[in-house]
Amino acid sequence: MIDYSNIEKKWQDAWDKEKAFEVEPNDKESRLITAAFPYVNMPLHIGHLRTYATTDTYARYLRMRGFNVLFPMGFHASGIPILSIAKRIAKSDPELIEELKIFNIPDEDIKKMSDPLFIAEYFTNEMTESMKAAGFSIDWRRKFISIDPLFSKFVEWQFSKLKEKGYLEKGVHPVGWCTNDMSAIGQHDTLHDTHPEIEELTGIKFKDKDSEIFFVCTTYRPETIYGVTNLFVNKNSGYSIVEIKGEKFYVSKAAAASLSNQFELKILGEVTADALLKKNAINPETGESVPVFPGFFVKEGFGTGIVMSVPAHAPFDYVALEKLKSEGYNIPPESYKKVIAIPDKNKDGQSEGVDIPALAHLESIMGDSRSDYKLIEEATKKLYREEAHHGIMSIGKYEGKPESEARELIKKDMISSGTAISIYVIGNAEPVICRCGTEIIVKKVDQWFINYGNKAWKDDVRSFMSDMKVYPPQLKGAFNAASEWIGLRATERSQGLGTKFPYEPSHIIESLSDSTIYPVFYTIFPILKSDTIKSEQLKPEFFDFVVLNKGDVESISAETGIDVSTIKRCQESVNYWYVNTSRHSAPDLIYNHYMMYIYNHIAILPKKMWPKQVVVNGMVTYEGEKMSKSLGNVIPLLQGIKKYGADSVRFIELASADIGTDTNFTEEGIKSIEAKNNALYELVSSLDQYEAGSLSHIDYWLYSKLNSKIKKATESMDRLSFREAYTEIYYNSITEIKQYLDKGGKNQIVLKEFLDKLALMLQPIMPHIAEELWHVLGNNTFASKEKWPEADMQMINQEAEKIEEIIDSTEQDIKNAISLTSKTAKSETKKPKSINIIIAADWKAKAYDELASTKKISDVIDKVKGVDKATLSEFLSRFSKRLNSLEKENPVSSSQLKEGFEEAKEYLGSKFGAEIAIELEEESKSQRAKRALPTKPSIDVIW
RNA sequence: GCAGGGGUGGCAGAGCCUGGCCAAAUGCGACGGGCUUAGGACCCGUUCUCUUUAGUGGGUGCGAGAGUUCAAAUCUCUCCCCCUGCACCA
Repeated sequence: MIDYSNIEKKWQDAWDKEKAFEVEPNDKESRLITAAFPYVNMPLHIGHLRTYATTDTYARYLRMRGFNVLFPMGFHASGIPILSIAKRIAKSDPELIEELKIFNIPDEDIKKMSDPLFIAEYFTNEMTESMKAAGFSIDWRRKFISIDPLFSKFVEWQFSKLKEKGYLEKGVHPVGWCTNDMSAIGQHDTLHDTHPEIEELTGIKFKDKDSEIFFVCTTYRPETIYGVTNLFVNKNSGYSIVEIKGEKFYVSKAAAASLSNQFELKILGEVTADALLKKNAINPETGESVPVFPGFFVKEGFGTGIVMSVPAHAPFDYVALEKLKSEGYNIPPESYKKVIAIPDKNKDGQSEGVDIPALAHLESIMGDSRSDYKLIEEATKKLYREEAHHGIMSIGKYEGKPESEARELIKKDMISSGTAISIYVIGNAEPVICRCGTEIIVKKVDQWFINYGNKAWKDDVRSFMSDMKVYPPQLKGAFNAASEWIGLRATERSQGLGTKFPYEPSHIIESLSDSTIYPVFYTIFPILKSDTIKSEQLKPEFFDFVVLNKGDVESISAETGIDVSTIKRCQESVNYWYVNTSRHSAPDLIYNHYMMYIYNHIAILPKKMWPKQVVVNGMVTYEGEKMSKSLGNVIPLLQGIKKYGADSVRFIELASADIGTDTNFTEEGIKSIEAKNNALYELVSSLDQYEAGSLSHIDYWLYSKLNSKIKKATESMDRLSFREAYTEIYYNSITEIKQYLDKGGKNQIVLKEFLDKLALMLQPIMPHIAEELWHVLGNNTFASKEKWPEADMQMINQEAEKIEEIIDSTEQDIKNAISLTSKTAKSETKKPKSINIIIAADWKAKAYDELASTKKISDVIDKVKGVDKATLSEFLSRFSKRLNSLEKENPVSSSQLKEGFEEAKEYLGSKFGAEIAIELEEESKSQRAKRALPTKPSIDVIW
């Protein structure tokens, strides 16, 4: 049995002592392998391990392939969440404390977490310890935290470059806002971490027929303007008259308050709903005059508290009008104008024949009843979806266009002509509440953006994208799509940890924006630290020289007070490391971090430093379920490693699924790996019971397997297909060793070579056990620093493998034959006396291959010599039915095959408890002899 | 809605790019057997369906439908369904 925790500790200490993974530039080719650094507000769990272990395994592999590999790690503390946790701890938030306790954080540490810097430090240490326990080959001298003052200087430099290029812009943008805290809020600031969804609506201006005041109707579907029959207001609400940019509007009182956060708005006076209900309004698109009615469903706080009524296409409007009709309102049915048609597509959906789609949907969902609000909502959703998908405008200037297109066009037209305005609302079904208890509204705020939509920048990225390798390759599409899609990105925050925003020093830089080209910093950080450089010395000229090779080192040295030699060492380090990079993360970063990573590299760094490769690994589920705090199935990484062993956890997460798909972490999987490792360990420890000797057929077979395995595995590793590689290296090897031993293999030299190479190839993924096996095998170097085995193509022996394959399938056939014959055989022992294996004559192989290529029996009959034509044609006719599907077999000669079977005789004999005889077809007296095929010997079971 | 990914056997999950060796790897489950006092672990076999009964057979089949092809899980088109992301949140 392997004592996992003991050997893990042993090898981690040994690597540490030898500084095995601390690297400096040398004459080898460099590889800089980085993973997106973790955010230090919660401990790592076993799900996080996937990304970092993928990175480590890849780094360990490349190291073995002879590259000088740097795997650094830093920690991310910038931004709001840590601050938010500190605030909540200060208030003793029970929900949060509960969460922290899942991770076994001691009470006295939780108490100290009202200090955000303590949180950052605490989890930085916790994560470092976890990563060490996982056996990562990280150069820890390079560890830094994103709020380090030295790093801030680097970020400031980065922003000065963006500014120079004109990529920083100022503008207004809608954000979720708390009027009590007077600050922008995000998900972590809200009750139950609800994400406030901001939606853009169109507010269409309908002029009051008798005054210069406009009704502003908020709508998701401005294109239905052609079907408006009336407006709806809430008769129980109060309304205000407000002034925006010199125009006067009616909006509900509640709306007036929240809209003041989106517009410069003056409240001029009040007006009752009753007064509005007496009015008529002019449709700005059609010029029609329409009445104002009370609508039971109108929410005063949503949008403007006024909506337009399109009964043909809006179930709520239809129901409201029906209701009013029954109360005596005069509503002429011909006014229900259909403006969107669904072309008849010969399917059971609605056809052009339906006059009032809203009614049709109401009826199909709720029959004649109209009382259930939820069902009307459902009808609405269904109708909207259907029309958005298939609807065609049947009226207006965009007649004939799909509804979805017409919507955008009409909206744009109306806004530019001044007949509509954009209004933002919180789109969540339930109100979103700030942790302080106030309902969140939308505010338009003035702020700085990075404009990733900049045409020239995007063009550069676009033409670069195909140069960058993406693993798994099916994500290439997502990367391309994301790079097209990304546009304006707000880049400063009013609160949080991190670097001050240089152009608005009361704000800080948004936390993803400060971590884009940061892997560069790993290459210089230990030099800055060991030479005790102060942050104020890190002026922009320093980075210009070190990263961009610009400027004069003497004057920079004079300017900054940093030694020339230090500056030069930094520059050399950047130039050496930052050319071959591989970046790793989980898929949630594609649309944000990865895009910012790529764009910022291209904007700031010279072409040779642009990303070479990105790798995205899938997530981890636990026993088939998504890991989540609410399910209580989150296993902290340290605890998981202690319980299951670092190597087993690494292996199961990396090797049991393809890189891009989710892996399922199961205890059973862990157990099966442990069992296999134990078996391997026992075999390795008992190697001295075997002896060296001359090579037999089975030895050649094992050599052949080993070398073709190395070849296949190397190709898979190069593609980061760890599952494929380790199925070959691990699972298949174990089976092959078993087969080898079962079939009488016992050559110590062959076994040792196989196991040596197996141990080395296991090193990237299970480094501790690999080291252990490697040493027990008698080696005294670090497996971690050894060379990856190379395939000896000479040893790949197709014939040896083919013979073994034939023996295996013959074993199957014998089983079948025995079970079939046992029914008729008169045998008390249930075991046959003997089994004759009859190997096909060589001419059959020739004839078969000939047939497989020509597919014509008559041609083959003339070509094959050494057998009479009758026998030949009888043989060939067996394939007549499936001529087209015949494939060449590359069979081995009958004498070789016979030799192979002779060697396996003992094995087969013991398997079936019968005498085994091997005969050549020519020599056999058996009636069944002629049935033998080149790759399928005939079997004669004798009872 | 937009964008990206996907739909394969009882389940999970490969295969699809590069069509044929695919009734479809592997794992789990189920069934039968071995080992065992028993349970677990482990080992062997079966696990779409029909047929044959001394092994190399036939049918159906990879979301639905159509197409290309001598040949389609794999290529093309249409449709249906599922998952993920959509901005101030790391």
